[in-house]
Amino acid sequence: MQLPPLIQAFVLHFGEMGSRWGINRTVGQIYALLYVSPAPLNADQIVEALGVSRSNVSMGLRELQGWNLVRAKHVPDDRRDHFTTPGDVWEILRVLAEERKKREVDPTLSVLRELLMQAPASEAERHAQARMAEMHGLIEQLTNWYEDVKKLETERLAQLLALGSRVARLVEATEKVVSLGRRKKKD
Amino acid sequence: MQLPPLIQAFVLHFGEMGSRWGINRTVGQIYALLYVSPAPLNADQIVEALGVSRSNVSMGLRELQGWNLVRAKHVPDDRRDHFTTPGDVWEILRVLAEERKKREVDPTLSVLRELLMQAPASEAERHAQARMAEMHGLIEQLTNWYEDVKKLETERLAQLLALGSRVARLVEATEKVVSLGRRKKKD
DNA sequence: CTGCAATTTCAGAAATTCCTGAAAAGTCAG
DNA sequence: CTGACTTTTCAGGAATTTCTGAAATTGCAG
Repeated sequence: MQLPPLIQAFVLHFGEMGSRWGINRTVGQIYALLYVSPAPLNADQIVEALGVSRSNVSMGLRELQGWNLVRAKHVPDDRRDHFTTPGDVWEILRVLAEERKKREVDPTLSVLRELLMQAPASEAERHAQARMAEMHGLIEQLTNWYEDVKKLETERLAQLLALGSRVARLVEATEKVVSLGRRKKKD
Repeated sequence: MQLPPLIQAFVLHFGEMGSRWGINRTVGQIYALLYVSPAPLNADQIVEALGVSRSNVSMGLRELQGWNLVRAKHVPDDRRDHFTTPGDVWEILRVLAEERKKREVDPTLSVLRELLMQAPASEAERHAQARMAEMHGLIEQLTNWYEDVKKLETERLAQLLALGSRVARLVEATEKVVSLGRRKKKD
């Protein structure tokens, strides 16, 4: 791997992080490399940059495309495929959230739902179901929130982020106004 | 593993999910088992329930305690340690968020900051730094939001979740009121 | 078609991670 | 202290994952 030191450090870090959560080192490195690359790269350029085998790069690119984190792009007058990452970091965040939900959250929700349908055959199972119901409820609240919030345009989402917990005060204040309003009407 | 089928299915699912993100099968299973258990379990009970070695359970419990996902509890008249998970699912969510941030986000932020300090030695490095800056900015916005929001009590947090994207409308409305207010004052 | 360049597949080698049993270390009642 | 009970450590075997090179497949220009 003979990359500029700055880029090399970035790529290596992503390799390590990758293996910390489920995805393998090479895949992390390919992603990092494409992320900082000013132009789409073809597979051989990646092989060269990372010093891994051609077939490994092929598999890694496949996986990244499956995650929608990398796209193939055709360069005129070149038969080889070239690859990029989406440019906008907010877009990347959305894709990541969506894919992780699909792979991690949805299957869990569906297992929980299925187990909650069954009739418990003992006190132990009854208690376990109650706990599963709690977990199911929390996950459902979170995913509902996510499904709702992901519709917002980036602009507005960023605004909300910037507000942080001050949103809570705002909501509180509004509630007061509303409830005062109600009280007035009732009086 | 001779567990009631409902509990067994739950435990097995968590074993699988565990290996999907970084943590190994046994650790996932131990966690799931403790999560649905009505009372704290000692190590031998876990061995029995999961059919893995005593030492494996010991290592798994250690890891889970490192994640603050499992606590040792002393039962009177019993020398053996007994283990539980925190009961409140919101509490569990907070712990998980905190630990994942510590292990995944913070190290990445610190690498990015370090790389952004360096003077780029080429056009490629300059471009790479610009991309890293974008990533850094996004992660910082998200963590600031998180640091802020995590201070809220569970009650209030749940309220916000329930509002979902309607919060955006609320914010928008408030902004209008405020800007109208300002205009009035200026007039 | 044909031939060549590019890509993918896949069997097995290499690397890594996980798990176990045996031994060591820790803990506490008597 | 001692001895029984409990937990932890850790070397190395088992299982899994990752990676590679060779072969197969695909795609396309001529």
